[in-house]
Amino acid sequence: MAAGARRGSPLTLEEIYATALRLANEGGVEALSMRKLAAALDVNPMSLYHHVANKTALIDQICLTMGERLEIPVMDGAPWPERLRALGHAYRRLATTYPSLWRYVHTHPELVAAREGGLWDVFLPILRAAGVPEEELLRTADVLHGFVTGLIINQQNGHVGGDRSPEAMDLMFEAAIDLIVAGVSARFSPAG
Amino acid sequence: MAAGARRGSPLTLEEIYATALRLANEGGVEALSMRKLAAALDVNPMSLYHHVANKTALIDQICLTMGERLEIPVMDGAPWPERLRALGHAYRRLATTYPSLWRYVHTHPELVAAREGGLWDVFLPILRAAGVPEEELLRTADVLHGFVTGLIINQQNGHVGGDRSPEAMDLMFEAAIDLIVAGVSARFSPAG
DNA sequence: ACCTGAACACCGTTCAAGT
DNA sequence: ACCTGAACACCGTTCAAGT
Repeated sequence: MAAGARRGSPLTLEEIYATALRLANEGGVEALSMRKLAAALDVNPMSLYHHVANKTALIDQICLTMGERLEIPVMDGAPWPERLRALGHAYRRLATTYPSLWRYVHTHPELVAAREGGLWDVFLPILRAAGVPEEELLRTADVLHGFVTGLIINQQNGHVGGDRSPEAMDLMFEAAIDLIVAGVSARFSPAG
Repeated sequence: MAAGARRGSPLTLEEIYATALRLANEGGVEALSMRKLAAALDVNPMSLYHHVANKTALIDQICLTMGERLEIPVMDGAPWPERLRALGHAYRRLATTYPSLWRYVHTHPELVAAREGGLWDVFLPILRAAGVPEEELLRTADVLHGFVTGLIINQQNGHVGGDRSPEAMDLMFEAAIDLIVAGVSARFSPAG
């Protein structure tokens, strides 16, 4: 083992991030440790520190790459309620694909990874189409983002009074978007 | 030091919980350790295990006692939007009083402490008064609870696009409740 | 350049032993 | 009954030393 106990190739950043993301998703972010990650990579724990500053920097990074995997639907022609609904579902899909990491991002201060890739570029135009005036746009977006985030977190945690079946969760999410659409309509586009 | 290094009185559960709650609130739940708690109580770390099963049981307990400190306003005569608004503010007040612990409760699975003392006993009648039909009552309550929870979490984490001043946060919260009231009205009591 | 072993300062928890 | 010291199996991270 001249150049170390590893199979052959030198450790790469991509390899580290990919494995860390996988481990964090499987066992939970809290259970991810530098030593376990090193073991999974078949490498001395200290080797990691040659590629990554520390554990939090590593977690920041995998949160970022997760955020970039938000798949935003393009529905330029459709009316705003349909576009809003589709965006909500895309958002929820990301959360259910990476439950632990997603929760981590949304419950830790200042993880700017929360700026999910391009989310706002799609979100704000939808709200404009709904008649939200420019001076209330950002605030309304923050409010609705908070609404959906909280609903998903509560669903993930089982903080739910009624039925906890997947079907009930789906119904709940639909009811939530219905309520949001109704609220936005009533407040900002009473005509439509 | 015959009976230990402590001042005099034997360790009590109340003392343990009170100190743990204080430490968790000051330094964050994540930073609370059995050893630090013991140091704050001027006691050997192992003594704690004579009163508490383990760390998670202790945290469960202090979450419970926090939940009981929700101060629900009594406004039986008032119209439902006012009552809903007051309940929202009471809920938010608890969250800002115990930010770290509150976030911990609302981001960890199955911490039934989320059943904040008597919240639902007040919440459900308000929704009934708003015209929510019985078969949608629990689901609607869950949805709105999620909405407010998510908004508070995002505010606490600075996951907010616009201004982050306390005044802006207050405005945001008001806007959120306005939207909720508008949504509930439009969906369930179109007449009122 | 890249990797590593030993070491440091922390954890939660068990257990046998003390008073 | 209540407390404790030593020990175990973990952490993240530093640093001097190896190839």
